[in-house]
Amino acid sequence: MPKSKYDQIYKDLKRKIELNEFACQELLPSENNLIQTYDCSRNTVRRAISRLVTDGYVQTMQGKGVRNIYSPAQQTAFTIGEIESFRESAIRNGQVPSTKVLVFVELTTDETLSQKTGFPVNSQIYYIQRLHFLDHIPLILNHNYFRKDCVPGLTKEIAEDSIYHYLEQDLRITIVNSRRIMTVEKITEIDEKYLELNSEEYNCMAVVTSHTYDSNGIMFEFTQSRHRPDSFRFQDNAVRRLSHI
Amino acid sequence: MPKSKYDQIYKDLKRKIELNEFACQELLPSENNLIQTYDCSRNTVRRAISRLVTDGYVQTMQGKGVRNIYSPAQQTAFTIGEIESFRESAIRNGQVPSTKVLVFVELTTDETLSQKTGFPVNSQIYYIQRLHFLDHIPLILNHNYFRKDCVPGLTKEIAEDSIYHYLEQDLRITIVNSRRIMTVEKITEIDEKYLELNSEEYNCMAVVTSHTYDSNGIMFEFTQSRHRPDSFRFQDNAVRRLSHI
DNA sequence: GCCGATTTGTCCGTATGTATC
DNA sequence: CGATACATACGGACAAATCGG
Repeated sequence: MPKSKYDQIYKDLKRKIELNEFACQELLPSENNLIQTYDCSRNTVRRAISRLVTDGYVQTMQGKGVRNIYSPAQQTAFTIGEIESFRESAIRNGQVPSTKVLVFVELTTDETLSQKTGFPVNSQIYYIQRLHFLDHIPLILNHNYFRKDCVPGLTKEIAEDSIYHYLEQDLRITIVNSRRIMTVEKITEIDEKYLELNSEEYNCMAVVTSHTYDSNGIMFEFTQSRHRPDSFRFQDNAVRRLSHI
Repeated sequence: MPKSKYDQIYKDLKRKIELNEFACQELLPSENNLIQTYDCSRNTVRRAISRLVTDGYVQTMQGKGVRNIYSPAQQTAFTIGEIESFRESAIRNGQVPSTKVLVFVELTTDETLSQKTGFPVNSQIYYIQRLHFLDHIPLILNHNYFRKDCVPGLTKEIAEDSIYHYLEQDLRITIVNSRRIMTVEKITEIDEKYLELNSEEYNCMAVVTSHTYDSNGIMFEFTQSRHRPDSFRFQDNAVRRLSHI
């Protein structure tokens, strides 16, 4: 799918960095050098590099070069700033994903549910409760709400596999962006039961609430992901912008 | 400080979006239009727009235009992907920040502390414990570790004001990026005491662990921020990349 | 301290492809 | 089909920072 030149260069450099082909704290080849290597224009290598910067893989220094600041720990955990399905994230980390569907119903939003999810009142919704396992350990309890008109034909079988795969491959929906909010909330009896938690030990958990939009600008998904507190790990690379100063 | 053209355009468009000068779900002026408005090249407006995309302010659609998908809720909370000091974040959200220094000591890293922080063994370190208040309510308990050779002359007074302001304005250090990991951990007696928590109600909390680097690629800061669970709120805008497909 | 070579940062103009209407 | 709009890519120019002689 990714056929653009800068994306290929980005992936190639990323791979080389992960494979330690450039020593840590050392400089990558200069832009002029990369232009020759990849036979492309300066803009193109710069696009690739700027993505590595936001990924926290390298740091650029005017007049000096591009320093490799990658540390292997970055590969694990959930990534921020990027939408990844549970299955994709598991595979990336070399773990075995599995999913159990607890609830699969269709419903119509009333005032309360509309408030909670952000969908209009009287929307037709698929409500799905799923338990996600990593290496056979239950880690995440997901409450998914999908707009039925955007995501027709959803079934329990699809939900057990990968909903995102169905959306993108079968329905040809383009997922664009997702607003996520991370909070800490008290555990419920449902959490306790399915995630095998003990409220004596942990009485709260990490919750990721997300509103996801397609290429028509329509919010087609609202999801609340409830994570086992002892395995929740979200990772971020933040950059300092001059704007603050 | 920000004198670059694309940054000015970015800020101007951002401001206009926040002020609702473009209706939500409506299109922004086209690139050709913006080129005339700002009297600049196409690349320059595209740079500004691409930043608005990663901020979750707009969504681009090939062949159609750029849609405003901003919602006011985005302004609050902590932002992800960007380094902001506690003081800056508070001011942005229109709240009153204050800070109390609980501990200010110098120490040398032993094997254990080196493991924990990632600093080399036998490094000279400032260790600072600070309590951050928002509108006079204690919300965050911070454990800061600064490399003394990178951050000379730090005092308790500075720590009570803003360390980042001192680093950037007085020491002229360029803060570049910060690797952060969010987890949920059990509360300690210290948390309970200073954040006025009740372990019956909440026995765990959100913890943000960060490694921050300067323009020399040196990790000069290790910080653990322990947040009151009921006020912790981290926000993110994630985009879907084609790479997954 | 100066100068020139190198390297990244910003900006411009242009051409072509692709999607939408 | 043509017009419009965004996406990718190329090439060139100059500025700013760094480094070695």
